[in-house]
Amino acid sequence: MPRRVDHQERRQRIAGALWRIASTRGLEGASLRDVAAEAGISLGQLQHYFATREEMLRFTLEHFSALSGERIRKRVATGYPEPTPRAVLREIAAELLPLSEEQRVALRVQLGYLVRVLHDEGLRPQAREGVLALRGLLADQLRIAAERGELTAGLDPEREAVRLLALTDGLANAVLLDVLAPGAAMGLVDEHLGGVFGG
Amino acid sequence: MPRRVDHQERRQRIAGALWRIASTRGLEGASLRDVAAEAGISLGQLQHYFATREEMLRFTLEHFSALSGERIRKRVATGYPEPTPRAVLREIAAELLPLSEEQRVALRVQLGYLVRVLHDEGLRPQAREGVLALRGLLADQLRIAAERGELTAGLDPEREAVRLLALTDGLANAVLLDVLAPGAAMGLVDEHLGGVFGG
DNA sequence: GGTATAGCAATACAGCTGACTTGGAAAAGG
DNA sequence: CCTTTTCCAAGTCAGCTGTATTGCTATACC
Repeated sequence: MPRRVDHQERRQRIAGALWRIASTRGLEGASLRDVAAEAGISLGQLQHYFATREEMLRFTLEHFSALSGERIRKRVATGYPEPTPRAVLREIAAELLPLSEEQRVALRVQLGYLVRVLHDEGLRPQAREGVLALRGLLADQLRIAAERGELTAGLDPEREAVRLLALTDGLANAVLLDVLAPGAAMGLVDEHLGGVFGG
Repeated sequence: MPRRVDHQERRQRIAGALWRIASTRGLEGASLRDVAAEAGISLGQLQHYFATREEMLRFTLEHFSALSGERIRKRVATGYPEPTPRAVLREIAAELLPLSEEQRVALRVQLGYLVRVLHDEGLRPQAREGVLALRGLLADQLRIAAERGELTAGLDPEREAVRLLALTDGLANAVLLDVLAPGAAMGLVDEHLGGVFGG
């Protein structure tokens, strides 16, 4: 047996290269040769780790969406002062908005991914599950708030989860398009939360 | 001089073909030959009307965004029973959500366009203007409502315009992804408007 | 009625794409 | 030592891409 290489690590390195290219030229604009060059490897080596372009795209998207989910869960779990439902929801929204350059890049790529999903039936289930999981996370917090009586009367946690997620999503798009400042987006989230929590 | 053809009409016909392809395979996935075939013309003829692919894309997007704007303005202007600000805002939101198959197609393509805009600096100004115009339309109605005292106390028309537009945008994405029923999206808009208008 | 020219069909072309094939280097196990 | 298998570099290939070129046809005008 010859030397064994950490496949997972190599794949992640390639995924990073693809991510960097996709952030400027878009997912579809990244050819195998481009990615290989960006990763500093040969086309042959890239193909050794990803037999097909589709496989490379799929792995990369799964990798980064897993990273994103992990970051969110970490934000929720980590002990910050007073992990109230409202504070948790604020943290999640902050994670979903393009407040930093890194988030901006990620959102730009993810938007390209969304388009891809809309045109490709096969990718839809995974994307749907991701959204539904996130929505569930928000709904959990809202339900806790409702039990504590912190929620504005008459609001349904499940519906408010959908509304907050949609709002954040829309605000993110606006910030990406430079028609809304990142700070203003966060301000609107806060104002929205103010209305949801016993305004 | 040989016979003269209505260039504008031919271009619009081609734009329609591109739109149909883009709705299933995405904007980038539509080659000149595909579009020509869909339009029932030769590649040569298509090139006679659009010297370059970029020109074709630009025309098509401008054409359909103009159509969309026209539809919205018509909805606002047309006399429906009691054109209150709230009713007008509801109509605009209904126009922006994927409630019909035609709207679904348009939104899918427009989302691809958004991604394209994010990766191409040159296209950004036009897209920004479109969003800002729409936001202005919403803000106008909210300002009228505020003058009438119909707005919930403490809400700023300009900020609420941003919030409503972002919410609609996010809801549209959710519906496209099949994680939200069209009717539920419209229901959430109504609930949202209920909170904005003197809840 | 000749002629200039818009309209268009057909083809050519260079470049890039993803996928495949071939061959060799290197190292772990027998 | 020697085989086996992984790793990977290089080249090849067919297919598609947008664009450019060429030339024919039909028609409106002088």
